[in-house]
Amino acid sequence: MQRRHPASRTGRPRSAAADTAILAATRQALVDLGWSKLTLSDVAVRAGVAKTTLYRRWAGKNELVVDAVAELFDELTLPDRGSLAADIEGVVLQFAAILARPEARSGLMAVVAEATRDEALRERIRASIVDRQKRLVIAGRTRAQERGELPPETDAERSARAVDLIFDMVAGSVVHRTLVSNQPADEEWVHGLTRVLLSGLAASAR
Amino acid sequence: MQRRHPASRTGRPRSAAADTAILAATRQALVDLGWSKLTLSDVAVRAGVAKTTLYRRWAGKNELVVDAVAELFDELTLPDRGSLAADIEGVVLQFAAILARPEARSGLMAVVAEATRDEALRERIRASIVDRQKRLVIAGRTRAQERGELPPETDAERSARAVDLIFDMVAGSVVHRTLVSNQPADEEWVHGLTRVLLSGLAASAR
DNA sequence: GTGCTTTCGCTACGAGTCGTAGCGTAATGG
DNA sequence: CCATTACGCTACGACTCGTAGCGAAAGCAC
Repeated sequence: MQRRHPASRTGRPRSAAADTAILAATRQALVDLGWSKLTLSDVAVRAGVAKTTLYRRWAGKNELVVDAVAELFDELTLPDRGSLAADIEGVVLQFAAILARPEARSGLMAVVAEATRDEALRERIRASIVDRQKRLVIAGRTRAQERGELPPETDAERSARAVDLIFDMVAGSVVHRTLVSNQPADEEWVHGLTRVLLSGLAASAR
Repeated sequence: MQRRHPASRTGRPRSAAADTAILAATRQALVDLGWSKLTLSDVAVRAGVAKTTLYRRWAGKNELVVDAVAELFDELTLPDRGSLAADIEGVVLQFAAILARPEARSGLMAVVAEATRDEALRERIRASIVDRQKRLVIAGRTRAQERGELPPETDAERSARAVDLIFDMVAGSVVHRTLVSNQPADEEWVHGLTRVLLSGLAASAR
């Protein structure tokens, strides 16, 4: 994740257990304290490691929280529910469930906010979270094309733009609903979202 | 905004010029320092007031930044471009222009992040920013109904849900595009968004 | 004008956090 | 057994926080 010596063969190896303990402790600290009151000293105590160990592995609070939050989104999968609409609803509901957890809510937004002034952090977020989950959109489109629900893609660039738009619309709507409007992304709401999105995409494709 | 004595007629009045200077200094500090490195001492120096004056008027960093950012969104207007699609594109482009400014980017997201652990702050954001701009969606719908582009609303509750959904989709998509995906919400992208949104809403209304 | 009230600028303070340096110890590989 | 790297621990100066206390300034009522 942030290996400084990719091929350091000698010396005492870094404890892998410490990594997982630190990331878990970071998430728990986000729940208990929130972003602004989270201190690396506190995380170190929770994880049962020395504070200096944290600074040896991560450059600072931003990088640590990105890694801690990124793990949360790895549990997303694309269920096969038989139709494109049902598949999308399934993914969106999973996404909403993750965003309902406090460690994701405060952590994700805070890191995005910091990233506005930190190009390296932006890149880290894009690589660790955004691009990693865009796979779901691509897989969903491919499956829908196999089913005949969507026409096969002709123009690669045009297709990439569509994937980006869908991703921003889905993720953005859910995030805004849960974090800004502060209302639950429940089944009814998700159903309305997917209906508008799908009929809009179908109509717009013509 | 945060009047403690709504009818205090006696004594020295608070300087209104200080308010505007402080909020402007806060936005500039967001540009120069970002959220996490912004200190109230620094804002006080920039605004040319004493640090204690800041603490007399705002409870803390969160509340101050909410007020400073909320002012940014007051410049949004609903242009009359002749059609619903064109009107929406106009508003979205304005919204994107605001989000392109660094003081809005880092400030807004950071405050949202903090709000996940602070009910009072959530309420303040909802009142100062979200509800205040939802007027644009309502006005746009009313105008479209007068034009005959949308059917007149029959069910009030159903209509409110539609407004909420539209607002989350528009604001969320633009925010996600600019802040998370980190790509410009330019005319081409906004055009694609409104096309999907409008045809989706039209199809979904039936 | 004379008071009364509230805000203002300034200074100082204890408490808490930051990130780093130094040192002895632990765990690997050659 | 030896070189090398990671680890836990302690201590440190620098910085920020939010508050308290003070005299001066700016209004209103009379």
